[in-house]
Amino acid sequence: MTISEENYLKVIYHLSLVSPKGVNTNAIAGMLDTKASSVTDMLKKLAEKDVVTYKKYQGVSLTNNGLLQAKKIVRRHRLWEVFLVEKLQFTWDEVHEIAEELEHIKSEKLINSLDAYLDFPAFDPHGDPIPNEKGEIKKQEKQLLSEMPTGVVCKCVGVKDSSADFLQYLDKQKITLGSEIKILEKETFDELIKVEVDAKEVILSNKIAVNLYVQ
Amino acid sequence: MTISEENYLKVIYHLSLVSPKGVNTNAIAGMLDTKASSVTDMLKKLAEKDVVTYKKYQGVSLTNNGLLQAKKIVRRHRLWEVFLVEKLQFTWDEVHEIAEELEHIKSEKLINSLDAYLDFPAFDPHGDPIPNEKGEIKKQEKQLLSEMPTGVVCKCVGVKDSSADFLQYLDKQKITLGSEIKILEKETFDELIKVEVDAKEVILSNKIAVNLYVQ
DNA sequence: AATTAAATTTAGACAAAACTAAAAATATTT
DNA sequence: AAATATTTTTAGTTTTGTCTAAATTTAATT
Ligand SMILES: [Mn+2]
Ligand SMILES: [Mn+2]
Ligand SMILES: [Mn+2]
Ligand SMILES: [Mn+2]
Repeated sequence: MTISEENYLKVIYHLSLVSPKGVNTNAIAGMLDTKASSVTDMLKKLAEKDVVTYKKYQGVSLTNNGLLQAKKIVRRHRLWEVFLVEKLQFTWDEVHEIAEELEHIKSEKLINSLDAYLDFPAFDPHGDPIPNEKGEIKKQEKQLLSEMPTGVVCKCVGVKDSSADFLQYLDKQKITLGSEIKILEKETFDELIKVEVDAKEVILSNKIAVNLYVQ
Repeated sequence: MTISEENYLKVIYHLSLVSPKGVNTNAIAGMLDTKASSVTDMLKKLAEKDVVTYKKYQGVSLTNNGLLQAKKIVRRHRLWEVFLVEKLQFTWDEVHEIAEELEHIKSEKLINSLDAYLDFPAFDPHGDPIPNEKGEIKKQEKQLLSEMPTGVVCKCVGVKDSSADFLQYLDKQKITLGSEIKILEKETFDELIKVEVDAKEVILSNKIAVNLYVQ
């Protein structure tokens, strides 16, 4: 598997979580910042290698083998993110780019040793679950902050958007994984939400609320 | 810089330590397991990028910039080797291959954080010096065991050959970095050397002696 | 149902990095 | 110094992954 092939697999995996009946060529192109024609070429190659099933004009989906491969890449990505934050003191907005490179280092022993060294973390710095060696993912029930009713107290457990911009904005609002959030008031007109984060009042826009996972 | 270009630079660097007046096309091809014609192509490209000076048929040498680049790659390689041994409990014969991949991860912050995390090691698991951020190398005086006279007591500080085969053979003989070696007898006929390693007598072949650095 | 729009695929081209085979330059022998 | 051997370079292909432009298929509108 080349780095390019791995990047395609990973993107197809992420997209298939949202649209399980088949992933569009254009969606893949968008995520990889490439052209649809390039995607078509690659899909044929991946189908040839039996990691995706591909029917012209019908989109792709991962085979069992492709799914396992993809999860292994995700596992590597997220373990490296944990390493960078826990051991090298990186912040959660700095790790993604570097993990994009590190995820392609292929050594089972390396990644399993790293896993043990980090004490078998279940989640990465953005609250995303880390697949185990067999690709199994322990999934937690979590909801978007925007879906929670007024009055409840919940805990921030993840982000949907993990762009540096969004993460830095959360830093500014003093919201981190584990923060207690009490929903004080939801404005129906402009969808602003007044919340209490760790005993301080904050106004959050809908854009924040639809990208923050709580429990 | 692509991974391929980095691999060329690193090899040219290593070869230029042995032949400072210019590195041969064939020597590079041998180290990279490629063909001389491929090397010629790449040398032109590297010259274009001003990291090597190249005159047809005259071999190459690194420019100041190329030298710095090469040292940075070597720095990354050796720091990752230290990480694998010190933190992930890899043995010294297992780290080279993985470091060959890790050395291409390009993030100044990553490598400097790693350096600090490892407590700024001066040497890698094979006794090779680790360049600092500026490419400066603190070089130690060391000699090959084969060059030492009878009677002296010296300390193993490095290996010239760092192939897994050689390293595992040293393991078998209980020779590691730091081992005390007393030269008891040198046989001129077959060049075998009788030594005492940490109070145990061992016979070493010349092939071992010319690949072991002592101090 | 016909038309228009959007998504997808094909065809043909290109750059990077490798290869083989042949030509040219340099080194080594005789 | 001439002949031979070795090293290096050139010329022409190949593979991978990308691109643009054009053709085709599917989806959405009128
Ligand atoms: Mn990430
Ligand atoms: Mn993450
Ligand atoms: Mn090494
Ligand atoms: Mn080493």
